[in-house]
Amino acid sequence: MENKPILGDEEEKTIKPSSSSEENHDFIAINNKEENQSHVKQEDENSKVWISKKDNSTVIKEEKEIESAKAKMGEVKEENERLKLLLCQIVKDYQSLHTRFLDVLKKEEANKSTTTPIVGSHEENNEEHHQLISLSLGRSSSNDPPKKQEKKSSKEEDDDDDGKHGNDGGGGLELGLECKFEPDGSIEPEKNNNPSCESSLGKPEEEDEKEPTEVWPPSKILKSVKNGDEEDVSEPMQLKKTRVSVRTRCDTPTMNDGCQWRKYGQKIAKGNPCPRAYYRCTLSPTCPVRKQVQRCSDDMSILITTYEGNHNHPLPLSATAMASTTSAAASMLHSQSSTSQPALPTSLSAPTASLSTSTSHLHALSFNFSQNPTPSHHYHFPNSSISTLNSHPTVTLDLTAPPPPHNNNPSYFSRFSNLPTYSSSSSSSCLNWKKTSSHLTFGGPLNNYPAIRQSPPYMQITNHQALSETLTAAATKAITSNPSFCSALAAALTSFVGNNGGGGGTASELSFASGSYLQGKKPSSMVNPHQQQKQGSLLLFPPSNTASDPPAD
DNA sequence: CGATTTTGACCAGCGC
DNA sequence: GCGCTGGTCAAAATCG
Repeated sequence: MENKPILGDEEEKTIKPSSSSEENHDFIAINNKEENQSHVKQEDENSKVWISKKDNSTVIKEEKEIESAKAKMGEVKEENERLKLLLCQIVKDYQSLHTRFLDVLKKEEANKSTTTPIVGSHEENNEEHHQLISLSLGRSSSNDPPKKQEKKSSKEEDDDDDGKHGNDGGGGLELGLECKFEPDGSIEPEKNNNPSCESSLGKPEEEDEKEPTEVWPPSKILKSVKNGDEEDVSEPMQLKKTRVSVRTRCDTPTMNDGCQWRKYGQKIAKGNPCPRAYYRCTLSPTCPVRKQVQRCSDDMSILITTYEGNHNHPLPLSATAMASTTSAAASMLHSQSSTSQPALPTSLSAPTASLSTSTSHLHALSFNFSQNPTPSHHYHFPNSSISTLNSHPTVTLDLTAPPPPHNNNPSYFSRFSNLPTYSSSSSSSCLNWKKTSSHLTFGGPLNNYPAIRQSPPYMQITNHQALSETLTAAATKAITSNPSFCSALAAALTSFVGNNGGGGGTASELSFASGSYLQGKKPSSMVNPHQQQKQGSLLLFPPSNTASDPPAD
């Protein structure tokens, strides 16, 4: 803007020919301009020679800027294309899921006609029947308005889950995912294994699949209705909101996740001297998302941030990563279908530990990542725990797990010798997905995921805290950058979780988040720069020229 | 002066 | 029914 007055008329004349007739040959254009300038010099040497010299430098500068802008545009275009492809993939995935879902429903109806539809009767049934039960619960949710029925249903549901876990755990869970790793690192879901995709796209004729990750208690449902919020009003049966908890080492009061939060309460929770702070998203007045922040009583340096709900508004780019993570995780817990796919190129095998029905403790968790054509990778996480005590389905992303202390499982992290080394702490190289309330912990070094390895920025962070949050973002990326990875996680999680169906839906969001992640952006409306720096979180997102971007519309 | 935080009160769920 | 606990509200205080 301010260049023009400086450049003057002479400048504009020299730029025009290059940009119009030599669009794709900038350097040639520059040379031509130089020639033109020399002609001008010959005509009026005395008066214009200094201008020409100045022109040359500024014009070259301009050309370089244009060139870089073009390069950026090209990158954006590529990204756009990539996202389009992902979207297509998601749509495909959804369609196959939908087809399968309908098949399952048909089977369910057939079963209902022959057997008693008692939920508890699933015990002697096979894996497929588990699915049927859960789907049944999910479907019936929209038709059970009375509160008490809801409550009872949810209890039955929990019992179901327990029962299922008991069964599954006793026999050792194993599941497969129909994901196929493409040569470029992307995963192509062969079939319907992406519940989040299913839910994200929504199913027009089925109300209860619209916003499955939102599980509001009746009071909140009423409130949502009152507010005109189109949040999940149609799932009254799911009383407890799915929570996604992130444990990270952080010295600052809160973890900066890119969103704008307003504190609305603080409580001393039982069993923890540290107060629990309650935040709500203020990016939209109707946004249902809540966040709880609390220090771990055992280790004050650990900050536990728990998210509930999905944003119902566009997010700043820097916030999409975490939002997508939480959304994806939530959708995992709500996705019940498509977990019994056999014999897949990519599979998660889990957990080998025994599960008891009441307490459901996982003493160890194993995952197999098999990726054709490479041999399968096995990961073992000895500290995993499963608990059904908490009625809130919760996924915990644990970034505080200690380094493998001479542990008995050499496979633990041993697969990542080819990965960047964290100088500050190897502990952060572990990601544990933990579904604490009812089910499972998923652990895995995020770097196993090819896409992560391709994204260097956050690998360079050495500050411990930043690293921890970097890993949060990395985990986010692992999930968001590839919907199939999300599918894999989803399938793994939902194989344990007897949660009723629906899925939470943000596969498309995930796709976009992956792009935004790489772009990196800090919301201007959020925390002030100082505070942001103090908090250090997600600063790993390289600040780009989008600093002045609006907080997403 | 508007936005945010603090903090006591209130409400609902749950167990006894 | 009662008490405990988690979660939310809303007025007052504080901040920028």
